Amino acid sequence: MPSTDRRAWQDVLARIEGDLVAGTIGPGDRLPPERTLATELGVGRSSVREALRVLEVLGLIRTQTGSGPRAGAIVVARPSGGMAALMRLHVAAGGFDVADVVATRLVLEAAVVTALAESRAVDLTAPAELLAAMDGELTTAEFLAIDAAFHVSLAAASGNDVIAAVMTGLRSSVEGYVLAGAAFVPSWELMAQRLRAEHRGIVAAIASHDAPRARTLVHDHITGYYADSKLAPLER
Amino acid sequence: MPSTDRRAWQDVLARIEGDLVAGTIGPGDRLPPERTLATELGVGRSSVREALRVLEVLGLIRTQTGSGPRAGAIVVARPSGGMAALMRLHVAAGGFDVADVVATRLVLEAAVVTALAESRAVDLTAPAELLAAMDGELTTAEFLAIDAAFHVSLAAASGNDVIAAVMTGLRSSVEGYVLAGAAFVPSWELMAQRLRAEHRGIVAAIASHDAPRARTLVHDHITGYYADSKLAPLER
DNA sequence: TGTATGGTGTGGTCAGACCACATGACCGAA
DNA sequence: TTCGGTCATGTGGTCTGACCACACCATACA
Repeated sequence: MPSTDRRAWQDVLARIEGDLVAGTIGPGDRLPPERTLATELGVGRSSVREALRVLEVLGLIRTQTGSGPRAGAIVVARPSGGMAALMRLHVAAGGFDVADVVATRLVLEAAVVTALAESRAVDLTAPAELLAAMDGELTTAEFLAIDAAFHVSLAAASGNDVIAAVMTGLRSSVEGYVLAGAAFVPSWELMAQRLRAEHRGIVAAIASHDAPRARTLVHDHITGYYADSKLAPLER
Repeated sequence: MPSTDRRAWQDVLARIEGDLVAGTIGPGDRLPPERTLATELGVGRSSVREALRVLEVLGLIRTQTGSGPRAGAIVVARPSGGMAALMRLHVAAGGFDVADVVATRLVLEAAVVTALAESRAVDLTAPAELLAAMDGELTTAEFLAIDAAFHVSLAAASGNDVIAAVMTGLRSSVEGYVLAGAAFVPSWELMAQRLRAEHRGIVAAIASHDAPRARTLVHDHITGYYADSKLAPLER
């Protein structure tokens, strides 16, 4: 008999979290079928499904219809999606201020480039590829999407998955505002050119292990765009 | 007719997110009853419930049984709970490394005390009260809970809700490890005394607007505890 | 040997039913 | 009039049962 005071779906969540902590299940493993979990825990299948839905949005599992080894609920542990959903909704609801999001990005991004510049040998292949991709002919939305991926790839290169996930969430949460802000830029072509040059400057500073310079560049890069796209003057 | 390719609960989520972005609903407002949403969107009530469950875990809404103005699903926009659940589960699943969590904490915490020390006038009432509360006779778990609250209160005092929420999540995600690590400390009474003194030192450095000193102290404070509680030597 | 074909197990969804609970209106007694 | 109890109502919480779509896999057949 599960607990009586907690709600049924929380029992399911607790059970799965317990299995994760105990190591009984981990990334790549399949969760028991919904019907099995329901009977095992003495709850209805709908309650199981509510818990699985939560895990899916948090990026913990992925579900797949059909049968066979690839079907069912599989633990994937991809935090970025959950972080993005969480932050996007809280910005939408007004619980998060866009200015705070940008401020947090500044802090994390500065820490990332500092770590990269001070590290002996880092793999900047992914950021370099994204830089190259940004040279092509792109719409504003496409350009900004690769831009976001570039910054996330820097965080990923630093080896800190937590910062990378948070960065993904931060960027995704203000994606709409960033895109809308692009309309305020007098000449997008010029702006894109400037952003490309700034990106290259940041990568160069990292490669030459000049941490202070990398910090300055990344700071100016971010504040510069937000200022020009009229996103800075928000409340607060 | 909602979309056909998306899953039903995603339609519900999209509808509510749209209302949030449009400003139709905001913190304090009530969502339509589940049955109403179901018929309006042409989905079953269970699909609506799956979406609401997600929003609840993310800290966007709170649900209440009964009738009257306080019943139903109410937008609350409290990101901390969602952040805590997200990070806790991802640490449990192995997607987040404890070392990365600690590293991220170091970055954010340093940024927080820097901002506080450089700010003209900050309200440190809440941190001070928690400091006082930490002087009482407490179990290890109680002490650590107030300790966590102290650090979050610093972030809150800096005025950045995003950092405060992330900090809550980071701390909560390793709560179990921190508590387990306390067992490795030779004399907890001594450790508690040291932590108290370090906290007071950090607050003093902030009050005297000595940002570099505050940074150093907070860095040593965190790394010191993790080293002594044998949490530092993890994989990576 | 290769190819249909159908069984089977899985998630996705819905409809309906019932419960617990908080509110508020109504009604009756003091 | 006022106070107190009682009941209708509306809400979320849960379960059951049913059906569909889909992917796999074993079997039978050509």
